[in-house]
Amino acid sequence: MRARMEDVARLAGVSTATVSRVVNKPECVSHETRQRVMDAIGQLEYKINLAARSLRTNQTRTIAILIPTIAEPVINQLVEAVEDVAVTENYSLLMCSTRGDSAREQAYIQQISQQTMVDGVLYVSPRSAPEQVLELANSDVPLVLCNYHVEGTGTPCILADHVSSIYQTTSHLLAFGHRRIALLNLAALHYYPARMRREGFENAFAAAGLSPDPDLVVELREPTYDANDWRGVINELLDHAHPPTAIVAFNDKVALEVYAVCRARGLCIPHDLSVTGCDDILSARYLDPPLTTVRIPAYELGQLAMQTLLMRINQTDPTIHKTTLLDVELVVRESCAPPEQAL
Amino acid sequence: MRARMEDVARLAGVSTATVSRVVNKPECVSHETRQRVMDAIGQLEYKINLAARSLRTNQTRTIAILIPTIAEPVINQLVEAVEDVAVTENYSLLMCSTRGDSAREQAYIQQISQQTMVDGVLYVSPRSAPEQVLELANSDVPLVLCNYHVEGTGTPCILADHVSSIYQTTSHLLAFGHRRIALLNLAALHYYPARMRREGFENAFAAAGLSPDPDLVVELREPTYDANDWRGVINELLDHAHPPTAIVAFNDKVALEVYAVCRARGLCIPHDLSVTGCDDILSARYLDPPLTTVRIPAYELGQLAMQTLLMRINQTDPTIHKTTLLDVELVVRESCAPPEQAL
DNA sequence: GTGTTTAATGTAATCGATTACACCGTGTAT
DNA sequence: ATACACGGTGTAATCGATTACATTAAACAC
Repeated sequence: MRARMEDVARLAGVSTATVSRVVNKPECVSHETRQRVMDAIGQLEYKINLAARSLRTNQTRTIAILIPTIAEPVINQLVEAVEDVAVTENYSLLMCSTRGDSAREQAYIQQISQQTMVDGVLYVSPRSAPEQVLELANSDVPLVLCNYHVEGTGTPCILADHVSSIYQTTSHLLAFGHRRIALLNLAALHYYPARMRREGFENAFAAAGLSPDPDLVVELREPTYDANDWRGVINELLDHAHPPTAIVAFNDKVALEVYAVCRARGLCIPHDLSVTGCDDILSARYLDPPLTTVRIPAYELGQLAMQTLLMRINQTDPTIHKTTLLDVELVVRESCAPPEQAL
Repeated sequence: MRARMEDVARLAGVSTATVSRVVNKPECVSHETRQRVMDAIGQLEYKINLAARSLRTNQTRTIAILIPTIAEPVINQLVEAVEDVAVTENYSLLMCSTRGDSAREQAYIQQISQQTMVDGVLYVSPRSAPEQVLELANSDVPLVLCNYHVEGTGTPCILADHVSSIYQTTSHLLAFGHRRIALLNLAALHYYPARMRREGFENAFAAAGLSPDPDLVVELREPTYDANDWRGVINELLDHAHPPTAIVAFNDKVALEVYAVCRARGLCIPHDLSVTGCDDILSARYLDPPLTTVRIPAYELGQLAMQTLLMRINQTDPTIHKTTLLDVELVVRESCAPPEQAL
């Protein structure tokens, strides 16, 4: 029923080759012929069949972005950047978000690596086990990793400097004179940035010639994304016989919960407790007091990742195997102050 | 280089038809043959070519979701719902976000309607002119609209009750005794929910036998999404000779700015000024005081929209032309109080 | 034994574009 | 006048699956 290229060709009195050329490289067709073909296309409401084209050209002009969720501000900025680049390069974006469901993550990986579906994959913040990430890396689909690092395979990794982020917030608190600083590192332990953040925390202490109290480093064997659980953990921390004077939250969402708990307990930030976050989400600046946190260059991360992926796909530059680390920036607001001696 | 179905067939000693059946309806193939074929598939690392399949079957098993941005909590919940349904139904999701760029919105519409690319489209919160929406509605791609309403075309529309949302917040304030209530309706005027929200505002007054002061209804001819502009508008409103005692913000983001302005001016919410929002974004409950707002059933909206679209695609039910309106729910927190007589 | 049903498999046409190669006519160089 | 280049166009093979229809063998009824 739908018009095919052949129908257009017949109506315009040319061959399908010419119609194809009008669509793909109009400059190779004489002006008048082009006009006739365009008219025919309009008249027949011709739609090009991308499946047929893909079959012939062996490229889909589609890339998949595999992410844990789109509900995180950092991630959706990153996705926006990726899409911006994709649009200018005439690529489409297939959304694959796993929502913390590792079976689904696995299913997406299978699908991508066992079907000719996309020209490349951007794998952001893998939550699944390293073997699964490797499965994708070893398939023949061009891959770029974001927020994750693997050695050995030639897979490019684009990372924000997660060590530095927590290093900076921790140093900021140390500079205020805090010594009993807690780290709330509530993500999965095998999650790459979680390890990096812990490293940043310890490095900051080491740089000051100190070391953190292990009692105050909270890491969950079984990670949870339920705010109620988080609140439980925070309350426990503050019930400690010798409670912290400052809390380094591993991201702003957790910091939000710290604020909520403090309000409930009648604690005043930063007077009774200093708090830092990470990510600089929208609400960070609207909190009372505004939250000191770290800006992640999410947009730049996405841009760079997508550009790198395109280079891999087009094999423009075979030297792009290296890891890229992007700087993060401490955003000082009003949630930190010197420790209260009284406490 | 890559193995084709024919290669698998040869290795397994069967015809391509059988291989295809193993892939698509394994139950129609005898146990032993199936095993042989599966082994061959594994051995050759055979990947099915989706383009070839699509060409033959005339379906892509992909749907496009056209949205203004993914950075809005309501929208990303909706997208998540859509993806959840898509995954269970074996569809892929093509992300088309326009980021307020109407040229890009137009380009996406063109692309979708002039190429055989997707089996259907979910068009969420169109920002573009009605004619452009109609262009898509009149193309032969199955379409479902979200957060928008058109008459006449057989296009299903799935909507949250935007009239009711602002009706409820306004009534809530009226019940507290407020009379000088401002409406901050800062979206584009041709944007459907904007019209509905204004209607809700006026209906609430009418139901109380009152009418709003037109001076206090702020609508922008040229909409802006810049928080600084918003702050200017809010300040202007509070500088009014006879300022409002309450502000109905058209969404929580604007309410956030109202909070910021109040803090800057030393006004205390809700003592000096009552505020309501809309959307119930994450930070609403973390504000001080927690914001009274309206919960939009974003997840349900997305689910229903996707289900409806699938029914259209499969033509399961030709009676799904009707508009569906989903209820919204007032979430009372602590940002409203009776008006101060002193002000 | 004959006819009929059923399960399992094979044959081959088909989906709709792309593109290497061939071809033609005109203009330009020698 | 001959050769050559070049822009514009056509011919036809090809990409890799799906599936209607045909075929075969086995099972079963009578």
